[in-house]
Amino acid sequence: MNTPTKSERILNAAEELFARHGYDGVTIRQIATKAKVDVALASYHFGKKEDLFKAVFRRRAEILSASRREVLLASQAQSNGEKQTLEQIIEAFLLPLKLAQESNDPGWRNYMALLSYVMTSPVWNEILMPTAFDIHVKEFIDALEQVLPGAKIEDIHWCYHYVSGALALTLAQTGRIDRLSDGACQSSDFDAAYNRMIPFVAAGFREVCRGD
Amino acid sequence: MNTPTKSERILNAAEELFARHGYDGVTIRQIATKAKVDVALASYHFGKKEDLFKAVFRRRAEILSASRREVLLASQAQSNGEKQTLEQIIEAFLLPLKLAQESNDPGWRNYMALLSYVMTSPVWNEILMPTAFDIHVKEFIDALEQVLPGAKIEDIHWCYHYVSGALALTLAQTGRIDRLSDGACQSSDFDAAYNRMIPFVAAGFREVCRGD
DNA sequence: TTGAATATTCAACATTTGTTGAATATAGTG
DNA sequence: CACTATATTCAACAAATGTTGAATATTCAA
Repeated sequence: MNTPTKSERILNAAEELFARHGYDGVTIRQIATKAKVDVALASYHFGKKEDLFKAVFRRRAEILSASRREVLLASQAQSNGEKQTLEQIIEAFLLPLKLAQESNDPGWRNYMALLSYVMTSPVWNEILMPTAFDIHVKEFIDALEQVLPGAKIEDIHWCYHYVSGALALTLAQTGRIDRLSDGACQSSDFDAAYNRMIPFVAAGFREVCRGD
Repeated sequence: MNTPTKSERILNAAEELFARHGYDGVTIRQIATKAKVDVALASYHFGKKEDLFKAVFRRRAEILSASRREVLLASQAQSNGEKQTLEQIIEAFLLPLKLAQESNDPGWRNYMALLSYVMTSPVWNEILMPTAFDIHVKEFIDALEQVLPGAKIEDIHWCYHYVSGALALTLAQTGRIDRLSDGACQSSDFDAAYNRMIPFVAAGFREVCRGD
């Protein structure tokens, strides 16, 4: 386990702070302090603050996107010839996130919250999501089309939107479900969140997308 | 139609800006400029910036909360004696938001995005949601318990969490569904979002909460 | 019309902001 | 070794930040 470079420490500190407080809620000095690094070093390595934010977001976005595609393709290959099930597709979409969350790397957990922030921000969504995720999300939607024959394309998109929202709130880890349920559920329990999300979402898709 | 006071203009301007850029992404001077008001006036009327934000959030939260409770009670009264359906409860939960969105008051549309921001922010969720929404959300969850006999309380809470997430992303109006669907769907089309969300969510609840 | 209460303006403040340029240290290469 | 490129520090900058206190205007009741 090699110790991270100063450059990596900056990314990690920025990741953690941006995830919790958003882009404008964090100063470069806070990042530098947490990374135990001189203030000027962030600008030297990453340029403007906006570029640092983009760098933080893209670092793991690429890993995540590749992992998702891999899982989706593996799932398609496994059921050779046979049609995939709706559940398999949704599972392939969620599994990489679950694995990331369960990994011991706390950076991934921070990144999940950052992803949620970008997904729900009107400003950053438009800037970052298209280039980072669109291509592979479209593959996912194509797969859904194939497993839901006759479904209207708008229905599929709206259902995907609901999945996306349920996922985003899960990633945000606001602790709200802990408070509302008096501790019966925990925001940090991704296993619980994912295991139920798959049947929930699959049932929703089938109901909305069946050709009445 | 009486012209808004300066104090109201500040709230309206703050609402619009906070909704789009978040708490830290907005300066008091931006708010004052948009409200066509002196900078010092915001502090005079609302105190600290944080207090202004809370005032903006709470103004419509109370209206919304009251409206939701009213619709839920009316729905319970209508089906007198008979058990409510799951769909009726979900509809009661969503209807006030739909009405707010469809009203001509652009302030309500801004507020929807602000609500989404608070719901997904780890920081603000904890500060504002419990006092503003918890009581009536618990009523909603009680109603769900009654209509889903035998369901585990954790399952209900997780399903509510998914509804909450789907709703939050809808309210955010990021424009992402417009881009992903090449214009087949629109973020601003709350009618489309709402009409599909009810069957989607109801089917999800039934699947997850049935006692296997 | 008084006087008091409230509303609004103006100017200023101490901090904090992101960023830069020059100076210095470190690492890598011939 | 010397030389160069990269990395890091230090100090400083102009601009923007939230907030305040005193001064002025407006409202409103007596």
